[in-house]
Amino acid sequence: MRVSRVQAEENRQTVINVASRLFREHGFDGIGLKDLMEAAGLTQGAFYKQFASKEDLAAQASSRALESAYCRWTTAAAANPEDPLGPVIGFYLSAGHREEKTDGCPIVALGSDAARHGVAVKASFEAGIRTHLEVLERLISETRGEEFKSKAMAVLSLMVGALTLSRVVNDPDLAQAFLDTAAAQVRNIAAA
Amino acid sequence: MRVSRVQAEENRQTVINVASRLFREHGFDGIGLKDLMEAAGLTQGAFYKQFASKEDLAAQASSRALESAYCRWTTAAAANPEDPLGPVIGFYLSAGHREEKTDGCPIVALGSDAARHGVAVKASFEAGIRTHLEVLERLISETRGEEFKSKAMAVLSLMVGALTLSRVVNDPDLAQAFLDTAAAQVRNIAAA
DNA sequence: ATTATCTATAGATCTATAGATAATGC
DNA sequence: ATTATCTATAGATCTATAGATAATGC
Repeated sequence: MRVSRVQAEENRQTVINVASRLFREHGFDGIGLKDLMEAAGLTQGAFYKQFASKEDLAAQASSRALESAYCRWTTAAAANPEDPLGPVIGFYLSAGHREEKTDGCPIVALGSDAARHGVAVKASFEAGIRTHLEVLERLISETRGEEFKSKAMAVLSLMVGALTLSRVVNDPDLAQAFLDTAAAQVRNIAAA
Repeated sequence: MRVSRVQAEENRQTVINVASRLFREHGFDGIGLKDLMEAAGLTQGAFYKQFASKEDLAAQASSRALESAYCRWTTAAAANPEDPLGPVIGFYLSAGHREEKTDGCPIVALGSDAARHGVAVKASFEAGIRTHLEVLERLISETRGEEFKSKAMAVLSLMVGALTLSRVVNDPDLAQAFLDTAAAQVRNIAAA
């Protein structure tokens, strides 16, 4: 039954990866440890040798989700050196991303939940949000002075809010309009 | 044990009001029917004579929360006829609102949760979001043409996103910066 | 007679722990 | 000898239902 330390660490990483997706899909309270562990190919009993509590996993899974989101942003930005902001807007404010409940932006998928959780979860979100802001600051950095920092914050707020709103309405036209107007405004803010 | 029809309807309204606050505080999955009913001064057994399911209450409580939020927006806007947008920005993007976990904006408090729920909950959100947009369209309607509709959507996205982001970080300075930059950008968008 | 609310409970699920098992690591 | 994972379970909680109670409404 026992596995090697290397294998054990690998299992732990699998649990974090699985949780980073299933928490986004169902919410922190919407999925239990039994289902999380089984999705990682283990049984519930193994959980507490790997994590201190469900809250502990929530914090680690949040970090993982935000790292993965950051990676996606930088990859998108690199796709077009002429206009790096373009592909970021392109994927983030898309109908496809709106439907991505499992792998989409964790701030949108778990923002309301994270606001109710403790410092550890919020620390994961804060760190991930800071890296997102750094990416945006680079993409907007044509603006001189300190102003690009506030622009990055406004752009991130706008994108997160628009995707959230597009997900909580039934009307697909209204959902699309939120994404489209946000895309246009992001360009306005970046170019101002 | 039985109460009059008038009293029964009053009790039902109390449950909806209580749920609209406690769902925002704890999330749809974060509070049970027993606690909800007890907070309304009843016992759990009375629930299913009033509602078809917890999901049914979630939809009705969402409507109630969004109506109450709409009311707050219009009241704020009426406070300053010279600059109706001012007081709306003032309360929505404030540190006080950031800390209001029970009575604050339901889109921010329950947006992530609502995105995972069914058409009934989303219909409640959609209706409430449309009324919010109508308020904003009036406040921005100095702009002629159809453009004020997209501006209203961008402004709502920006405000919702900024409040969400300000709630999921630990650093109070970063939280405040999200609110402040959003306020400035809202004015830019409205004045453009 | 009807019915709003109550008490009680079914059956499922939740987080967390205890002790057994079997393989690793020294 | 240590320990990663397993099976099993404690104790609490969840949604939903059943049947009793007592007041309303006809």
